[in-house]
Amino acid sequence: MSSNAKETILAAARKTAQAHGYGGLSYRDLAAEVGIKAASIYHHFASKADLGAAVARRYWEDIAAELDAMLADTGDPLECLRLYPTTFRRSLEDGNRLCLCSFMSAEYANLPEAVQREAQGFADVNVAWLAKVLVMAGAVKPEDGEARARAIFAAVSGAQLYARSRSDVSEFDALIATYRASGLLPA
Amino acid sequence: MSSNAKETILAAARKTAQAHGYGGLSYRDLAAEVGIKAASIYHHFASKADLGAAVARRYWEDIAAELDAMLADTGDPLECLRLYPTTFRRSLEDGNRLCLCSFMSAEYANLPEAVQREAQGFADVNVAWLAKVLVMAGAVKPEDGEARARAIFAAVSGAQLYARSRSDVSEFDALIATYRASGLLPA
DNA sequence: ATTCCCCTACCTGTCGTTAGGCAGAAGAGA
DNA sequence: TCTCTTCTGCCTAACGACAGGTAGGGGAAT
Repeated sequence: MSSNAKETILAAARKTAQAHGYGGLSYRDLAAEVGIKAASIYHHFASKADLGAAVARRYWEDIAAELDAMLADTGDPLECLRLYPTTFRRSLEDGNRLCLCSFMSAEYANLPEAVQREAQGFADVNVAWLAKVLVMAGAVKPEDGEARARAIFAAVSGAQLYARSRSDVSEFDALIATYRASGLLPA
Repeated sequence: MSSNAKETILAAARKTAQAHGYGGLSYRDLAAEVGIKAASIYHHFASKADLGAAVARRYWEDIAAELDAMLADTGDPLECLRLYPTTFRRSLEDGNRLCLCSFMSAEYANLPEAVQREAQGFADVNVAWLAKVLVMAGAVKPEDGEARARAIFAAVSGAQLYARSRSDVSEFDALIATYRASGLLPA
């Protein structure tokens, strides 16, 4: 396992947390999945709070890189806005999982402070990127970018939550389509 | 405590579940809050799954009655649509709590089947009522009522989730305002 | 010789749940 | 009216499972 054990743990913890939340993370289950013993995880993460914060941080770092790459690749802000919901869609397709940030927002009251902060980071990254892309696309007035970005992020999160409770990705697609038809998302 | 002990348990469980989820429900804590012993709860609810299902069921029954009363009182569908988000707003004001259905949608993978079903009932009640009121108000074409209702429900849920993660009710208000400005909600 | 990574063994606490009992109210029969 | 029985609502005590976390050691690599 060697030095990438830490990365393996992070990846496994992320997948579990997206399905069962921070509360659903268990050192024993996690260790079994990775192929080591529960106590050994403490060599990499000093506490569950540390692990949770690391998972959440890595989560928004990854998404930030992915979103920036999308903009760089297409060079087309309108196309980016069309593609944006697919990130959330993929979680649903991958075992009906939720955005980690949404799960942690629900669990908010049970989370250590450090984990709360990192979970908010994900939302911040999404909102900042959306605001930028919305303005680039000329979809909103520059002064309305932030507010619209927050609305889109919240609405897409809600759509994912609803679709998950039905175990039906097509519900997500239908909701996004309605967001477009109603004007929340650019057509 | 006598015969209303059951109701007292239901009410306490609902409040706890809206703050900490189904997983955060504990027979011991609940009993302490109600003023009896943990084992005594089994006299009223045969298992935690039973309790969870009863709480969720009562939750959507209450909201169904509340929404119907709102429509009957005002007699004005547009006013109803304006008031709709206040139900979610109240949870946030009351200790930054979440809609029980949203919490349970997040916890979906950990829930007993009976609880899953009752949680979906809440969404169904909301969507049905919204669809009816939207069509009454002439805000959408009759054939688009259901889809738009789902979109509004999902978006408002997402707004509540986002505001909770910031412990800031004004974030919720701002999101609803943006939903209106963008056309998702009737102005 | 030290550091890194992982181990066994065990701690305390909490969980849902069960077995069995006890006091009081309620209803029935004399 | 007085007993006898049954039911209701709650209790104490304990079970096995699992949680996060700790102490201390072993073996391999530097």
